[in-house]
Amino acid sequence: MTMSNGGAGGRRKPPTIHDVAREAGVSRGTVSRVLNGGHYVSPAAQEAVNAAIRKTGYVVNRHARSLITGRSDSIGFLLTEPQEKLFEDPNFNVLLRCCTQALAAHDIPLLLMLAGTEDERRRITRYITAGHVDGVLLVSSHSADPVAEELREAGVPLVQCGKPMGLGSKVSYVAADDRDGARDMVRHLLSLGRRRIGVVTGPLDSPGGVDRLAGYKEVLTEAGVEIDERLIVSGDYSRASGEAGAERLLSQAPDMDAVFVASDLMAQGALTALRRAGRRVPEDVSVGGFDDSSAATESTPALTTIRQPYDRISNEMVRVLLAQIGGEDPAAVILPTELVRREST
Amino acid sequence: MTMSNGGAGGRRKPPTIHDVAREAGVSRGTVSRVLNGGHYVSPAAQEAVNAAIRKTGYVVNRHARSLITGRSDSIGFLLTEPQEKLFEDPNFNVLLRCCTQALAAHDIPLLLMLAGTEDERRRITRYITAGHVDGVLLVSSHSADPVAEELREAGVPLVQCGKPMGLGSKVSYVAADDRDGARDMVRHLLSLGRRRIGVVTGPLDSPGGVDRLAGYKEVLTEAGVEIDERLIVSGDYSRASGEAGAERLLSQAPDMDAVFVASDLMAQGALTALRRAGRRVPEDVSVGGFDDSSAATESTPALTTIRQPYDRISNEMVRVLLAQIGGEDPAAVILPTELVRREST
DNA sequence: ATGCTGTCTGTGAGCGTTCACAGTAGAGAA
DNA sequence: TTCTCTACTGTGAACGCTCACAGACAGCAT
Repeated sequence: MTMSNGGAGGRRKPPTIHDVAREAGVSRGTVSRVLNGGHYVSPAAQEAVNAAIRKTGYVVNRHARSLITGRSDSIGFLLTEPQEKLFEDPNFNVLLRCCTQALAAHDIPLLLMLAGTEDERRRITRYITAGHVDGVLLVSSHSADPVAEELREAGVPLVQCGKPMGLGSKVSYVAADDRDGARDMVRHLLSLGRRRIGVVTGPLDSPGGVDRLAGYKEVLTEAGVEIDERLIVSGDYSRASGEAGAERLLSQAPDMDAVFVASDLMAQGALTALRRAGRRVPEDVSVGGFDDSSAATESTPALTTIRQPYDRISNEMVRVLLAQIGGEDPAAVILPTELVRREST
Repeated sequence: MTMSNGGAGGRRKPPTIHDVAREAGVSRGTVSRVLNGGHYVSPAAQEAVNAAIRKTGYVVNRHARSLITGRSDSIGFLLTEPQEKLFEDPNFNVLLRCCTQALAAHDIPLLLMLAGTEDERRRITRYITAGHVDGVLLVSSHSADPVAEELREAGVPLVQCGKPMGLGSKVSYVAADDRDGARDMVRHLLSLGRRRIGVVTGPLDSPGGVDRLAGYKEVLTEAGVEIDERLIVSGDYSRASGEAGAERLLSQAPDMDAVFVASDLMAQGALTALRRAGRRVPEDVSVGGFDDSSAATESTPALTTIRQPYDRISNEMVRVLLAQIGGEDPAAVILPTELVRREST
């Protein structure tokens, strides 16, 4: 009994608010009011309009709406990483999925934007500042991203994933508690009786990398374990850098009995290096990761790691962004992490 | 009330076509003509308009344009897989990245749509048929997807990734040559002297799964090797099903000396099962994968596999979709694969 | 002169919505 | 009665663009 939306082939012209109004016996204005919250509309009209919408199969024309409201009712998901990252890092994928779903709950479409090259970056910045999206979810492990600054100056609502460098107060961000997560992991390694604990850090020009290292040092100091610079090397979150990092640690400090690797992907690389060096995990060396990405369960042995709550992070990012679009001030949200014990420790 | 334009920064009202026209000393119509290809515009006007555009920083308002053209100049990337797939399968990520870039080259934004649940599916179908995107790139390993059929009936331009089941002539698709790829791999295994070659197939309700199995059988028959049903088990492209499949093969045919696994992800699982069973790869059992996804290089040993040219696939999908939006008939494109030799054979 | 091309340009209309405003009806107060 | 207040409804603008159309002007033939 519902509308049979035309036969095969050819797209029929969709019904407008006018058709709905005629069908319901009311004016355009009333239909519009029903569509936008239904305040100051009589129950009878409300009912008639809803029935007419169902009958005609009406769906609002977002372009017409946007033209007058100035909003686009869509938001951009911007990745400023070089593109290989997207391939390699499972975290991005989870984040993307969760953000898409969080936005879908608000009926807001997500536009995927990849700014790998300088050209793309310009094109996208231009697109965004032209007002084609209402706000931007920004993912970039390079902190102090020039794009962030540029968008902020243009007055574009923006939420960053992960703590940004420098003038943090003016830009919104959502991040996991890196320092606390690192503390948990190192405490866990200590509790296993390990004392020669190495670390492969993240990039030290990013707050995330710095904080995880800080947590590591803090706990060791508290426990009265001497901090040995030969046990500290830095990576860039990539698998390859984890492998190289572990190799370096093994040569600098052959007596290492545990290693905290600041991302699961790097930890996978570290496992490879350790295996090649003939160290058994976890018997000879305990390995702790960070993220709880799919890499953690895929590797053998499965990684003990620090879980970043990506679902909550995504939801918060969307919540903060929408609030900011609604006129609220930028906000920072830090979410707790959780130790997940598996086979590698 | 909330007219105060978002707290701090403040977004300036962007210039319109009118401003450009005034600046250039021409009419709106002329500016519009320059914007849309520049036919029937004098070189002098052309120049003046372009200068005015640069000077004012004008960017076209897509909503206003869409309102009148009826096009949205955006396309949807629709994933109808259950969501875990997105996590696990690196192919999706590559495809998504490549499609985004291919569209960016045409200055067309990509809307990411995830239809995991029935509710989401309905919401998205409604959104699409309302004309909010001009066309859809569909990824679904379940062939005969009801969404595809629904969109096709609504007259929405659609290109599927991978060969669809059944009424294939009316829907566009782009796929790698599954059968030929499988043939190459099995020939390769035969050339290594293997004769007891097992296979873990993809889902056999999908053409991709069927074709890869067909290629396997074809080459064995040609080579005069008897086809043994105990050497054939089926999976669903997931890592877990690869592991289970390899286990089943080992118990049904312990003399197996090679296995063709219809996806790299499953091959990873198979490697795990083989290692657990004490078989050395490639010494005891050669393992061949399919896809050349990141899983192939990440596993140890690195997988010999059949490369699917995802960059070309993406480009073709976009090309065919845009052609279809432009009024051309649906088209099917099959692209050649390539054998990539690594450590597992 | 007149007509006919072809190239180029300006103008009004209108796409489908929302928004501001004006208007109506009924209830209650003076 | 009359006035005010509240709840609701209808109407004419816009929003920024493209499209169809008409007009202008040059070149070249009649």
